[in-house]
Amino acid sequence: MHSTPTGSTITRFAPSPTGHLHIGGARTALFCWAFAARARAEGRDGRFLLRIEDTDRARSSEDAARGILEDLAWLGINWDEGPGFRTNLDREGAVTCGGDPRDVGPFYQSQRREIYDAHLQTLLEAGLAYPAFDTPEQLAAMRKAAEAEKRSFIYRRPPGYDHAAALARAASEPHVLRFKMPPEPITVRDEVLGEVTFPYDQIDDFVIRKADGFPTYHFAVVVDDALMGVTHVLRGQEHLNNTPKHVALQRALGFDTPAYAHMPLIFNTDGTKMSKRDKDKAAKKAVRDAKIDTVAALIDALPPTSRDREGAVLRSLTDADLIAWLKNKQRQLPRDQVAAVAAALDLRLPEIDVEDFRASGYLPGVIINYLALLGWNPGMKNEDGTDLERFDAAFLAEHFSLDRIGKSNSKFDREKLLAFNADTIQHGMTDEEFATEWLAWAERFDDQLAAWAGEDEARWRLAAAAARPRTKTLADARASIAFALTDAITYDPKSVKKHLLKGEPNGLAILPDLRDAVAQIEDWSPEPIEAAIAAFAESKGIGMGKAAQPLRIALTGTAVSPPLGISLALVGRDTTLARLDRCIAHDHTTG
RNA sequence: GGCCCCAUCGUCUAGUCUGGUCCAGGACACCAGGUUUUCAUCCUGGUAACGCGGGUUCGAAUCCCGCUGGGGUCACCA
Repeated sequence: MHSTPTGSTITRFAPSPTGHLHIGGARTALFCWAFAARARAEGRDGRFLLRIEDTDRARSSEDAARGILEDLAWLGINWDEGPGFRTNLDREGAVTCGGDPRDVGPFYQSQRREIYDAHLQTLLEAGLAYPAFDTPEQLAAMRKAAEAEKRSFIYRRPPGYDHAAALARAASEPHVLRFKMPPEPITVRDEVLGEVTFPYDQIDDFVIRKADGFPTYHFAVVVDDALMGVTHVLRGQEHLNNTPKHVALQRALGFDTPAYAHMPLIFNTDGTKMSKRDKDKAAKKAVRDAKIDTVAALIDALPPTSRDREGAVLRSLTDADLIAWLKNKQRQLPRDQVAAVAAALDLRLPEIDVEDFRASGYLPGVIINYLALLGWNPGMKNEDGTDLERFDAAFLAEHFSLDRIGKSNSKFDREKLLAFNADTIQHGMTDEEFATEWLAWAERFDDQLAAWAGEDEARWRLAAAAARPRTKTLADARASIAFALTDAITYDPKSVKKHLLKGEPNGLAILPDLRDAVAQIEDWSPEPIEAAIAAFAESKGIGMGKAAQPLRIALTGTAVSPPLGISLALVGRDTTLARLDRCIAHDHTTG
């Protein structure tokens, strides 16, 4: 309201810092960002601002707020105004978010109490708000009575209410402030849903200031949006029923009503809400299905690579804890323990928060893309006639519009997200880009891998080139090059039987000559290695597979690996020859 | 339960405002072939939807009504 250019488009995302950023919240933030960005792309003033709604003192935390800022920044959803934040991604192009060019802050509601109090005072003096002294118990009783009569509970100022007396009493007694709802229906104009009218008898005299002196959400949001010059409120449909309250408040305070756009909600594929508890539920079900009921059994089930870290987490759990958790549906385990349980059972937990998707190895650009498609659609075609659905943030900034937001709720399909992620990794980036992304991921989520990457840069590039074509997420990339991470190769019996012991001549018989051929290779890099193996097969008059598979088993222990040229290059000459020697000498008949 | 919102393949959706070009198109998933030294990729083909019932109209996925179904919301949480 200070130096806001007229004709501005100002949107905001206003999370409550009570936990990580939920994927649904990320979609809301994305749409708000995109709408402002579109205005800017058209040469108008567009701003996306971030405000932290921390009026619930018990549940809010500064840690959570920071985490949300970081998640948003990671996704590339940068805010123009709001808490300051610098993305210190080691890569080029560090971005600074936030700031307060129009002087409309602070952006933490807990720091805006005088502002709310001033507006509260206006309302009080105008008789549009009034103190109420009902205790929680009394309110509960009133609700119960209403329920018994099968009508919904609507709080109204009692008849004969003495405003002056109440004000006097409020000076010394704990109380809340309620808004005197005007006796008329309220029609909300929504950009997505159209006009929606709410009858007066459905909206009660809601609380606008809590007994602790903090404003409620309804009051703070209305005051802040108005004072911060917000022109468009984009939020989830769960807020539609709140909107008439906000409109009434705006009228009482003399504020303009912003444009509203309520967007459809996102659910799990089974129709349930996407909730943090889903992870706990999934872990619990897996433990039950595996019929495990001791911590020791869980630790035993841990793969060697996670023995240390996850093992330690699990040891902090007692059998009694475990059984209590298993028996009680309501009971939840701490986040890290759930993760450790999942590791033990090789279970992929459902991702809920942005941080989960990040840990699972999804690319921010892909998440943005997929999220945008949930409830919005560009309605455009590709040149080949298929629907356009792969795009980036820049595209959104250019084409996003409220009129293409859908009305119906959608289900979050991780399969499609995964397909998008795999497609981007495999076809939408170079080996170099992948090497960089993968390393950044490892540094945050896989210490061992990051350390290995740091040992040899050239080797890391080879690893990236080997893994990329068969990678769906940054987290699963490791599996395709696992044979290079360790010398502890175990031979897969089925593969050995099929490719080493069967056939005329059998693979094992071919290996010694192949070993010699490999030893002759001068330039130890993918193409020459590949060529040498092909030449060897030809000289022996055997098919490529006849030579390739035995070699693959000698190198990796299995019949599956990246193309041999790159696999051998990755492992290195010495190790390759050592593994060949070991395979040749190994007694495969006993395993 | 009151109020409010919504309704196209299993899922995300195009098409609905401006009825006919839609015996409904795309994507993911799935199924069947093919390419490939393994895996992955890639290519080709296929299965699959307008919730139901009434209207209006020459004609309805598209407009209207009802039903059914799904969702949201009814806090001193946001």
